[in-house]
Amino acid sequence: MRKVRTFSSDTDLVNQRRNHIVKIATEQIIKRGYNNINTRELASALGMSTGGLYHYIGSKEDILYLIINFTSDLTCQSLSRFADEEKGKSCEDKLRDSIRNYFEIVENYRDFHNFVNHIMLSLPVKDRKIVYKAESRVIDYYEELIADGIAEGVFEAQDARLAAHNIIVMANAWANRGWFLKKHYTLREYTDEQTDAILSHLRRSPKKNGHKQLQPVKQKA
Amino acid sequence: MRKVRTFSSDTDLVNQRRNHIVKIATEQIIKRGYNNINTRELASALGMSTGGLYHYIGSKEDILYLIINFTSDLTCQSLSRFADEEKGKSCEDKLRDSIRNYFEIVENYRDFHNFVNHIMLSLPVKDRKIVYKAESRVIDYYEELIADGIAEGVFEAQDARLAAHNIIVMANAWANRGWFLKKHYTLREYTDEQTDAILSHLRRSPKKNGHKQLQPVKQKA
DNA sequence: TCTCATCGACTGAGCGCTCGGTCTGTGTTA
DNA sequence: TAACACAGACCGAGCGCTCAGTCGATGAGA
Repeated sequence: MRKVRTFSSDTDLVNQRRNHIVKIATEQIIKRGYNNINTRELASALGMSTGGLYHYIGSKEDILYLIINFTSDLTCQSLSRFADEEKGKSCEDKLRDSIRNYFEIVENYRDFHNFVNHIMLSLPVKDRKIVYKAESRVIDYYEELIADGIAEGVFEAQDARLAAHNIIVMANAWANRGWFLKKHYTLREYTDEQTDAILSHLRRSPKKNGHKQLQPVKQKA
Repeated sequence: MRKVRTFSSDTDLVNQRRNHIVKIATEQIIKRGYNNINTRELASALGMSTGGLYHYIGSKEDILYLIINFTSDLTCQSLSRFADEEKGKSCEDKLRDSIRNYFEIVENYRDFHNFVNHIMLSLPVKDRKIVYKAESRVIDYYEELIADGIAEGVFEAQDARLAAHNIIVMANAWANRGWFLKKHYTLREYTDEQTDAILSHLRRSPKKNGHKQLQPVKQKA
């Protein structure tokens, strides 16, 4: 991960300042775009001068990396939290609860999720892997959970990876497509509807019966 | 829609040049980012000088609008094509075929879809509405199709809007998340799997039965 | 000859970042 | 105790560079 320069040797102060930079810069960048806000404006939004800002970072671009690091940490915390809360629950309840948790995290940290999705093209390709890696861990978590459900006979046999990926996509849609979704749904409504969609597919996948038998399946219902 | 300046009165030539600009600029901007490529590099990629480029556009930003316009036109053509092909088909077949068609369009014009999704934050808010509007039309199309299926009793009663929106989200995921999806799936596989997921939910939505009755439903299956 | 398409050197505005300077707090010495 | 030196946090004007866009020159075609 990229090393960000600071002139301060006070680690606590550096962390404190940088957390503040991450928070405010994310808001501003999401609102206006990374390239539509200059360092003077950023510094002003932070309540500092540019010199003060450069006491803690080495370049404007460093801010992007601070934010990405913060978001990756969030992802790790999410996974730890899911693992802590899943003990003693059925596969389906685990899945339902962790979907709700993840959607809430996406809502609470919407700016960071939006940020990462949109800033990706500004990064060198090798640095995009940091982001990919963090997100792949979430996909892996859900894939394993779904695969366990399939092994236990709770879910129908199907492509667990794609089902897991769809959960991430739906969560990101909430963060990215507020222009449409928030006109029509609350987070709770959206979460419930999407959880239902995911579970209805997991419980009874028509793929098992092949496409040509779709009509017979319907008659048996 | 934004008026783009040209010094030429030869409409055919302007269109020809601009289509070329749209095509090449989209590739370059997607590959490198709008703000990471300057007008000289763009002109060079186009096989022109900057002066030649500015004969057909008024500003670098105009290129964004040309591309957005092109993408909106694509969307209109997609909808016309769906409408032409749906005559005499059942709701389910219409839905299945139009999903496949839309996914193929997203694949064929992946650069434009990526472009619009990522460039949104560079636009003034009022101009984002152009993009929102084009995409809302696709959502409306699917919502109406699903609502017809519900009215005919082919699909279970549910939120047609969200189901329609999910189709768009899944198609965009193919365009935007190739880093993950293309490692595991061909377009055909992805289309079939997602169509199954969508249809399994439409045919049998557990929401109608409420969450508390999930187990009894399963036993009846 | 005139018109139009194209070129590329040039312009000036704006950018990220630096660096000389100020201010404040702390420690040392007389 | 007071004065001074020092370190570190912070400031903001200015620098060098890059950028988008211009404009006079040139060549081609009618």
